[in-house]
Amino acid sequence: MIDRETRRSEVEDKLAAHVLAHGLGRTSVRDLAAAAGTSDRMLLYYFADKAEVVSVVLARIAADMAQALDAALPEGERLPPADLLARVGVMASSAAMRPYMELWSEIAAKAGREEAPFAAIADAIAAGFRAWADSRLAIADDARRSAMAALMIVAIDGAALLAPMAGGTIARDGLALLGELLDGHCS
Amino acid sequence: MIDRETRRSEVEDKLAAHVLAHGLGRTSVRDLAAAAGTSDRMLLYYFADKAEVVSVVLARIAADMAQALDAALPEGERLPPADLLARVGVMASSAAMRPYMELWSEIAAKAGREEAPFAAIADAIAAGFRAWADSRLAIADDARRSAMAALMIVAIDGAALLAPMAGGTIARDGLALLGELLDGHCS
DNA sequence: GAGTCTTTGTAGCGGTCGCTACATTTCTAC
DNA sequence: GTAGAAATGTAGCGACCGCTACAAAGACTC
Repeated sequence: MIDRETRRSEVEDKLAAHVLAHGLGRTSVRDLAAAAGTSDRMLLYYFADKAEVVSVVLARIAADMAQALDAALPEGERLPPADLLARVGVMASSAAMRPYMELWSEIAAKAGREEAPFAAIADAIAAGFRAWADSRLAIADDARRSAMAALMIVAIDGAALLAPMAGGTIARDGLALLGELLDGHCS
Repeated sequence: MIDRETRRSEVEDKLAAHVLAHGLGRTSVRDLAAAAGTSDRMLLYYFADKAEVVSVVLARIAADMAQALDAALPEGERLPPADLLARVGVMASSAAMRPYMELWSEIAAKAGREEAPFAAIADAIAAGFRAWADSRLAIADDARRSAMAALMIVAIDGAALLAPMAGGTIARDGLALLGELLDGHCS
């Protein structure tokens, strides 16, 4: 017999894939259950209520995203700002990461309206992003590195938000110019 | 007797205020009708259906936002990049404009999921933003000015998206550093 | 004032929502 | 084998959703 935790974990995988593919707009309990290959009755047997389902799934997705970041640039390796921006910019616009960035935009937008549990989740993810960028930047001065990490996140998130508009030209042009600025001797 | 167009315009004002205050999450026909001081029955008498209500209200809000931008920096006046970023950054984080930026984040996030009619609306707003920035930047070279406008929009939108997180420190720090970079001789 | 058109209230349709009561089946422990 | 626990199906609750049929009330025309 299959362990309940194992079953629940498998369900989480399918739920994460569904949420990444379809966003937060199609997350009725019945939708999620169908995506997980089970019934709404069973989904609410595995989880206490819909809020727990969503929280758990988003936490798993956030962990996946953090893992992808680490894979793209392993811990210990540090890059100058322009190089890091280029690396992360390319990655964030890749087909593999686009669903993550779109979902992140949705979560962040909902956090602005203080819809539980999105505010807390968004806070954690944003802090993780900044800490990651801080740990990958080859800048000696702590304050400068922290500020640069913030700028990286602002630029990448802005570009992600604007990626669907105008064929992505605003996002691309903006990031490209920022890369130039960072590449100059003023960075 | 009150003209139907007049009545409908008054309703639109109240609807715009409600959407700005509560976002796109509380936009059931009954919610909107209550906010407008009428009944759902009447709301769907003034408008064909809910989609038309939302489109009209968002169009009005977008027009208001464009007007606010023009008021902040009248047409004909041009600023160097660092000054424009500072001006717009302060404005976007002001109490008066925060509802607009939060709503814009919501619309942009929904546009990423291609939810009609948000994709078209977001496209128009984003293009308007970029054109506005382009027309207010004191940069001679056309390509450079266009790219700088894109960077302005990317940065401001990224900061707006991140404003609710971590007390707004990421947004503030990121914009501050970008301002420094633009203020340098590399801009 | 009769007839007509516009405006508004009442009531409800068919649908989805999150969630649950209840019964049934399937497994486990002794 | 049997008692109990765990897992799962069936059915539906009450709330909300967008929307509409129907009729009453008001306003305008002649």
